[in-house]
Amino acid sequence: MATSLNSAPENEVLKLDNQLCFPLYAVSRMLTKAYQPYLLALDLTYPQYLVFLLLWEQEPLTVKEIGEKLLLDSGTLTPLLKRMEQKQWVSRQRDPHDERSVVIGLLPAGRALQAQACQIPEQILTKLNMSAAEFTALRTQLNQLLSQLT
Amino acid sequence: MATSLNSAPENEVLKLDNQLCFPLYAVSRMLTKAYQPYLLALDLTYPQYLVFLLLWEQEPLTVKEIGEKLLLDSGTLTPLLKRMEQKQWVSRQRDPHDERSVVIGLLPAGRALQAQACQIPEQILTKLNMSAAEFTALRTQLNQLLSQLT
DNA sequence: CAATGTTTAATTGTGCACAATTAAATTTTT
DNA sequence: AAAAATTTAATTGTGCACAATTAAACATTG
Repeated sequence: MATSLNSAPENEVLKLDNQLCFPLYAVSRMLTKAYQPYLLALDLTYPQYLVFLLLWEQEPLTVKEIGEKLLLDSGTLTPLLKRMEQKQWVSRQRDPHDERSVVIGLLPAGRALQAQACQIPEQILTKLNMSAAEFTALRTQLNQLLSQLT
Repeated sequence: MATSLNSAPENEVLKLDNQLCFPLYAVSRMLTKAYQPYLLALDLTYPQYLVFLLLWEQEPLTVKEIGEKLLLDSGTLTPLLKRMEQKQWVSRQRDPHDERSVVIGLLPAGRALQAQACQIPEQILTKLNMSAAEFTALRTQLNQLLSQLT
């Protein structure tokens, strides 16, 4: 079969290069991959790292609170947090005052990871090859877009 | 246990709000969700939609070519393309001139989806609430970042 | 030409994402 | 207080992502 090229102007809008969604999707995945070597050294996955960023800042947090901050639901978080519990990084227990809630706290091993993780952001920043101003501007734009989409 | 707040300046770099990776990750997922109602109407997933964007522009393509353009490997593409084949959207056959390659072509049902899909980009654009200039600028920035990360 | 190395998909196994459902605890309404 | 509605996690099932391995086809080298 001969190669067919379909470049009719009415289809311009469907070209991959004209989409915003694809670079977003691809950059997100490639950036996660850029974290991989550092996270692997800590035996962490990227979503687990995000949960730690929250807990290192404030703990304990309920599954609901983590879900609201990371925009993830219990279908994702419950098994993820169980794996983090198995590694003795976090505790999971029902809130005695509201048995519906599960409270996630840091265990010593999870708290100890922070010291090793705090080198990661600067090493990623190097890989990005962006100025601090560009970094902040892009982050602001994306946060605006995020609030538009949520 | 009392809530612990850890805001020591040496940990600022680990705060979720200071990361670029999180808004990228979250916007990517929320944007995919914004596509959901339109894709659901065509019985498509988002990665399948991306494959179609490529094939509508040019076909046939090998699995390798699709993987290079979307930055996906055969572990993702093989089962995805098999599902698309099952729905009679695409054909999958070994290249007779190089039996290592699998050539993906459009079938009539897959070609027909283009007409229904071409309304999607403008509807997404509305949801984004961005000017054309902002849209293009952000896309350019992300494409730059993508080439930096690949 | 035979041996070696490379390329290409497929396979296997793990961990997200997420829609949909379920079940228990709590809150609100009557 | 009893009934109804809401909230919260957990569960189930599907479909990516991706690392690592395998196997076949092809290319290169001696």
